[in-house]
Amino acid sequence: MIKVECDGAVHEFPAKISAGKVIKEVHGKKSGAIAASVNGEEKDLSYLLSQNCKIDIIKDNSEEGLYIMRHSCAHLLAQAVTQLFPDAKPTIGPPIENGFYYDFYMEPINEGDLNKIEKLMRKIVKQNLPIEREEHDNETLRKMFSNNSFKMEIMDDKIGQEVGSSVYRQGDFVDLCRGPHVESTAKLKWFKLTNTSQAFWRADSSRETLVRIYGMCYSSKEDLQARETLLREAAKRDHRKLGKDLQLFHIDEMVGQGLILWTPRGTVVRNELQRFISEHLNRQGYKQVYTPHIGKLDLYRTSGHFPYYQDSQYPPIVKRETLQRLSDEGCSCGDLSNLMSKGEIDGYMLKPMNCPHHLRIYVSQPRSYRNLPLRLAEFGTVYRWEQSGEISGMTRVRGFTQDDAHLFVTEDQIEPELLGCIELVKVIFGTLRMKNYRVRIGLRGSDSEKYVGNPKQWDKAEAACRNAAASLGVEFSEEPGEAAFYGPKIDFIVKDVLGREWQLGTVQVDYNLPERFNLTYTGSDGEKHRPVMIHRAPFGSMERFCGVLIEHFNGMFPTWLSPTQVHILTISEKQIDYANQIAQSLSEVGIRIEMDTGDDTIGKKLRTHRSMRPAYLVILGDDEQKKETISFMGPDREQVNGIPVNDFISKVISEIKSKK
RNA sequence: GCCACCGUAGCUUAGCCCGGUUGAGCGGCUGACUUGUAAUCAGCAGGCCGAGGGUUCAAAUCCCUCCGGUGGCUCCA
Repeated sequence: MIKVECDGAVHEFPAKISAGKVIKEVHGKKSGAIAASVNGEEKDLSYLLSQNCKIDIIKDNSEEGLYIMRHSCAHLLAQAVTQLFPDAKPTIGPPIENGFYYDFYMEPINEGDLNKIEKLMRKIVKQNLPIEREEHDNETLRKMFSNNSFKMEIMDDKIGQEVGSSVYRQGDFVDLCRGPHVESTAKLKWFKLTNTSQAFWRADSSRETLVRIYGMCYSSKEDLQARETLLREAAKRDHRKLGKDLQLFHIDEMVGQGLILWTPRGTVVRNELQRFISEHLNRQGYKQVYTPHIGKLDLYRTSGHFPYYQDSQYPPIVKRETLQRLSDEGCSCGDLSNLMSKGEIDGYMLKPMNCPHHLRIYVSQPRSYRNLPLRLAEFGTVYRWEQSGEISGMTRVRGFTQDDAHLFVTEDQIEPELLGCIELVKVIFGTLRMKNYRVRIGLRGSDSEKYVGNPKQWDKAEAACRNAAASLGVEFSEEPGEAAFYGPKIDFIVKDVLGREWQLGTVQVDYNLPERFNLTYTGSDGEKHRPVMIHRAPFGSMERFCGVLIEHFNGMFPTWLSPTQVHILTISEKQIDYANQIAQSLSEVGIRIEMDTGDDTIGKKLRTHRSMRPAYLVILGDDEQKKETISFMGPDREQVNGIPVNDFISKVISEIKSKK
């Protein structure tokens, strides 16, 4: 007999009883157990207990339980795939948030195949195949998987780490796996294959390309349906769809991939955001500057951006004379391309960053410690050659405007200036009601050669980042290896409704560029000193930020940001004069309006104008005209009748001022 | 850049498998109606079916290349 503690009570059982049986005895058949935690270790329900222990149930709807179920679902997928495509070699198939994936070495498949696979998976579920664990020594395992080089590679890596390894068998499918798994294929019901894609073995693009199949999996029909509903809702608030419907921006194939055309309504939103941040810049002592969109290659050679990052830059603009001279010298296209990639050619480049221009503003005058910190700010547009497959809507683009600034500071000023930067980000996120974000401090990794600057400076700067974040009371994570090569950074990462993360604001310390551009200031000691530079962009880019913002507000912007704040609708043509009069009163005080005095019914007008999601809809009929009032629907779309125009105006104005 | 899928009017889409001069709804314009809360009625205009090439007597439809988009992978100073 052994003593088993389960659910706070100690029970006695004969030895070699399975974990599942114990749970069944203690909790009954409907325990919802999918696996067991034995002395804190996750085990199959079939795991045999040989000595005294403590058991906890792992329920099918718990986080651990879902992961186990999803992992089993990945095996189910692999079983179906290998049955349909005998040449397919399973590689790895982990559980992930909401589901699982499995990577196979096989010929590419299409959507039709996906349906076939899913059908077969459901058939296997009906067969109720037991999923059984087997333990083997390394030699046996190697024999079992000798025809799968990927599994062999996994085993090679694990040699010495694990004594003996396990496989899981269901029907005639066997997979190398540490488990645990659900008891039988019948436990897997609420899943759905979602998409396929290509992946690389070990995420290395020089290795084998694999076919990845994604699926989602839940413990109940309701959860699966809820996820499907969420995905549908998210599709509705997708900024690419809303951007089109609400006429905020346009991407035109004739202009180019990843290049945003801000249409009038979108431009209003962007201008309001820029005005908002400009106010704070002035308050914090920034100086605004303008710099051109291009610069000589020499500028970027000095900064180090060229030729090092040329793969992600638009190619240089080469001067006509240079081309002519090279041609006269007998230079071929191949030679030219070679010269370009080595950077041995003169020309201009679209700027990939604003900092080089700002650095040249710094050196345009002698600087003393009395001038520092010098804070140069610019809504600067930069161009980067993102990979074509990466470009998407407003969030991944090839031309974007950073709300950029560079702070030139002394070593001692790093921390207070970082604080100011984070403060700004906090104000912005607070004003825009973005609560779902995290702060990441990127620190040096272990490969010290990658980083410039001396270790003492780094220590100091890293401490400054930590202190700045901490003193603002924001929660943050420290992630070694996430620093830029030139200094530590603080990133602000926003999570959207689908759980996708977007890096928006960023604050970075830089020791590299002041060195490269030989920046100096005269200290109180009369000696030359090297300033430190801080890059910061609280929005990140206007494009990405607006894209995220559109989805965040579901297109229903707060009044101050609303492209058109008040839409005025008349009941009939009798109110046209009155409507004009109201429109003028609103426009005079700077409220953005749109009027509809057309001959549609009021029902139709409301339908049309609601779809544009203005903050306010004003309705004018005979009643309102007679009493010199208006009726309106606010953001909540509750109607309020008979309000004097001036009362309405003060309400809207105060809302705009307070940015509510 | 890579893999899979997609591209028909401003928008949403039928037709594509199985080749035989694109059909609709919304929107636009014109007219009638003058309206009190999520689509008033009628008429008209709008498409070399993403571009180029090929197969064919004949291509939106089949094949190839390119461009653009979507989902992932890889990348993101």
